Amino acid sequence: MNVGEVAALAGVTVRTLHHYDRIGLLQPSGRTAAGYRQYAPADLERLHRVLLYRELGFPLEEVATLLSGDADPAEHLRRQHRLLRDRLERTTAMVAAVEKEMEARSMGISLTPEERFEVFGDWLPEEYAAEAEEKWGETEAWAQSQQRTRAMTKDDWLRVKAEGDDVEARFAGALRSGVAADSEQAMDLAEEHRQQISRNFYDCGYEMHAGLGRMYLEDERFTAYYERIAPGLAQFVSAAIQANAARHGA
Amino acid sequence: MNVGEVAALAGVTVRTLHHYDRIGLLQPSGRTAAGYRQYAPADLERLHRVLLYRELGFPLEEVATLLSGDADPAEHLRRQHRLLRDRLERTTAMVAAVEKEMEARSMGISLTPEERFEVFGDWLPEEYAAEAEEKWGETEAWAQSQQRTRAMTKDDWLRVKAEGDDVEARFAGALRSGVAADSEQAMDLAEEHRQQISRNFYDCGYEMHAGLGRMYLEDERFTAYYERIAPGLAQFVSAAIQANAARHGA
DNA sequence: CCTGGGGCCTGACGCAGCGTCGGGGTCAAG
DNA sequence: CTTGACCCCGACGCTGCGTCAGGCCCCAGG
Repeated sequence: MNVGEVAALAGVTVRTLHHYDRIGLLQPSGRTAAGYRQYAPADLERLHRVLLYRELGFPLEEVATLLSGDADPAEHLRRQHRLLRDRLERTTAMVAAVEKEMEARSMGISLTPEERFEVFGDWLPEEYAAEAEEKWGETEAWAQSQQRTRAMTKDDWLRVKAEGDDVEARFAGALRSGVAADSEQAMDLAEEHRQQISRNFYDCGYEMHAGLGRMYLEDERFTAYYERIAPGLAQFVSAAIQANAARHGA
Repeated sequence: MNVGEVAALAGVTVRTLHHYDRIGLLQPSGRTAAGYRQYAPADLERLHRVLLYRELGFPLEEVATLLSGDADPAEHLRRQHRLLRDRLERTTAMVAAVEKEMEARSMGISLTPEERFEVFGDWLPEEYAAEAEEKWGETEAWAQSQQRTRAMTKDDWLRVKAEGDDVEARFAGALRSGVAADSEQAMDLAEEHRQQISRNFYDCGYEMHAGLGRMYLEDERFTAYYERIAPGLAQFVSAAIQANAARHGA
């Protein structure tokens, strides 16, 4: 098949296919003598995946890496299925939010800004969610986390968030008061942190917790998160987690 | 509230707010003496709408016109609700498509490219759908059309599409054979076209049909659609529709 | 009082993902 | 052999921000 046909079939423009060719995302497996692009069935299959991932909001570069992985087709289908269901959920939540506001209006109540932005705020932007999905999607922990948070009501969620804030605040307090990161007090906080995660999200053993702690320093977004609470907090929390893991023999 | 707070609340960056200010999409209702942006509650409300429409895929410029309309808040909520439900449907369809493919795989069957791209192909790009929504969303005809197409199975849809293709092909044939646009034959085709619409989408009277015919010439996308089938077809169909409407006294 | 670090300001440039010409070959039907 | 549809490639344009850079503002702590 040549570009025009493929474009019509897939519902994209010829220019788009040219673009995908140029950036190497989808190169036709052949060319005619005259230089016409020739797309084979396998190319169509790839295009199909590209379009699905694109629709889900992945930047093209990531789509490329997603496809470059040696993953088999079934693997892609499973992933796409997960991502689509996440999106479904998210959209459902937005519908619910709008309905809530409609109801509030009809009853003459008006929501606070916080309530209104709820659905935007406490939601990881789709890209980040996708990245997390990509990184952890296959793990047991992720599945557990998805399942549990799905079941949470808003109140649950607020409670969980409050719990988290509390421990973070106490970590910050410890840091400020000059306690060492490998002190008993700090380690106890780390332990509490670990148990919180286990209770609210997924079974988090010492080793896993230690890995998480490392990530707090390696992923600058986590670092930034803690640094905003108090300077040096990322280091402190991470160190406390390592110490706690060590004392429990991990 | 100042930018940083608003940004944190709404889950966007400060830069985004600057941008919206610059392009006039969302200008803070005040500034401090030092030039700091000050956002009032009403600004937050507007931002909320902006973000929802943006999420739904509208370009910012259209978001601006959507918001510039004197429409009351309830009106926005209804519209957002409709758009979100459309998206929900679309996502559901995609989930179904992926599930279908998973099943096919597990049974060792493989789908044709057409089947695979179905969900992309016969779907008006979200932007266009949104535009149509914008233009016709309040009309009875649109509501009917939405309702009926929603209820259609895939086979229904293919049948409807085949019907349409058939009439179009016969229009093209008539044009090719030199029949006049106001001839009986052409008018009969137009009548068939009208009845098809009435049967499959919405009650389409002569006047409405005439309006539709005019749009075939005014909206270049419709023009392009017919011109692709046969050069001059847009004119021909439009004229035949006018003639048919006239003979029925519209 | 003054000083430092965070937040705010305004340009200005960069980048993804195409849309949209423009100039020029190619292919099949008549 | 022509004509109209289709293909090629290159280049510029546009949206919606991200990301510095240079400089002012604000207030808490010394």
